[in-house]
Amino acid sequence: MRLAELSTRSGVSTATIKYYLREGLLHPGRRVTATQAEYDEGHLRRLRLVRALIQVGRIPVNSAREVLAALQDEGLDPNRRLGTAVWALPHGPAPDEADPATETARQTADELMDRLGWRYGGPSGETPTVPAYGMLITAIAALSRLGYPCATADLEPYARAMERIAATDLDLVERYGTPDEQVEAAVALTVLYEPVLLSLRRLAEAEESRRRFDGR
Amino acid sequence: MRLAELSTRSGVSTATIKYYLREGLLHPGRRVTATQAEYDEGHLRRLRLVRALIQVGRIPVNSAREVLAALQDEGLDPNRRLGTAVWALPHGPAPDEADPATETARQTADELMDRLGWRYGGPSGETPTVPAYGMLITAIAALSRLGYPCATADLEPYARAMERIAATDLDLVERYGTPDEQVEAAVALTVLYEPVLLSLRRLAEAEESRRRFDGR
DNA sequence: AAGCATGGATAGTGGCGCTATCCAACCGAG
DNA sequence: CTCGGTTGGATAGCGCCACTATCCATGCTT
Repeated sequence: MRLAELSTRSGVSTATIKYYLREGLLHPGRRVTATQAEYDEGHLRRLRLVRALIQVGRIPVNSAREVLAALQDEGLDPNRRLGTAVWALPHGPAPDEADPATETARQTADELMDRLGWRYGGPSGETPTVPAYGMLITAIAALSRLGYPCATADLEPYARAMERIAATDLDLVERYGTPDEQVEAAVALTVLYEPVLLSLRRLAEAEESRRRFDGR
Repeated sequence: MRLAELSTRSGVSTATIKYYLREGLLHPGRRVTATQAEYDEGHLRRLRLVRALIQVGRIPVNSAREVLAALQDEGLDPNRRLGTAVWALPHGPAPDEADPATETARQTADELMDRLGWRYGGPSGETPTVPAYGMLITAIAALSRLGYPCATADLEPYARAMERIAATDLDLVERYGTPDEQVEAAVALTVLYEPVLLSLRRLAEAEESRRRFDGR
């Protein structure tokens, strides 16, 4: 398959494909002459993944490159690959340590982690802190700066719901046989289900609000 | 309060505040002389909301202006204000109707809406379709284009979890007494809980994955 | 009266995700 | 074998966005 065919079959312009090649999001094709290369189904699949990450998952090109690099780093075992890939996903600005709201947000988050028995956040010793923990602190601090309550008890129902969702996520991932497929599926499903979740939440809010206020 | 104080108390540079004033995200201060204006606590609070929407919620400035305009449109009743504000939130690219995956995605989504008894998506007659429905279609289509399963049955657990979350959201909103406060709270909580949810999901995934694969 | 701060206007910056143009090499129809 | 059209590679440019820097007349402060 040549560039033009890759372009028509993926719906991505040749200029953009060249850009992705330059940026290392897509492997160069198999060189067949000095000025021509051959692409295969793997390139097509990869291109679709890139588009999905960038357009649906809104992941910056630089992060996408790191995520994809981790996904296929043959030197790492699958667990590390997944960890590296998820680590490379964008996770917003780091908490502003100068802001006192950050400190109380951290306490709230730690208490929540403790109550749930989660071990990837907070200061609880041997397990590493993942970037999502920083995201959580930043978001809680922003809420409390605005005067919205965000106590541990307020967050717990959300965390419980996410526990169920994470279990569903992993059930989906386990459908895949090989570790390679599982790692790619884990990343793709983590990223691509985010808009699904957010849109379902907005639909559910509209529905719940209709139910509660329909009479009025 | 003058510009400089508004700046120090909010942590936003005077240049950026002027930019927000220009863009209509912040009302002009009360003019006190030809070249000086006075700002109050309302400006400070509004400025914090703007920063939260833009930095935490990652909402583009243009959308934020529309959202804020809807929030304080005195000509509308609170329900309409909320609807307009949520409508103005960014909701990604519209589904690509040229893509056959969009058609099957729509069927899946409609079946889901039907099974859940939700009435703001799909073709089900009198209720309007909300933008979140388009977000959902786009995301499902992207997943299936990548070969990831996204049947109604796969989505249902996510939708059920979001039903619970929406109920929790509305419980939080109902803590506020006046309709004005409720409308602002609804928008702020919808937007600012998104990073909370996403980071909790990633933490829950890490935790669940540790539980499942710790032995290995 | 001196000197710095204020608010308003305007132009500029840096990053990002492409996109347009050019070019030599190449392929395939006639 | 020629010649129009295509290919991959390099480079520069574009449009958008969220600021940011500079300038200026005014005016408050001391």
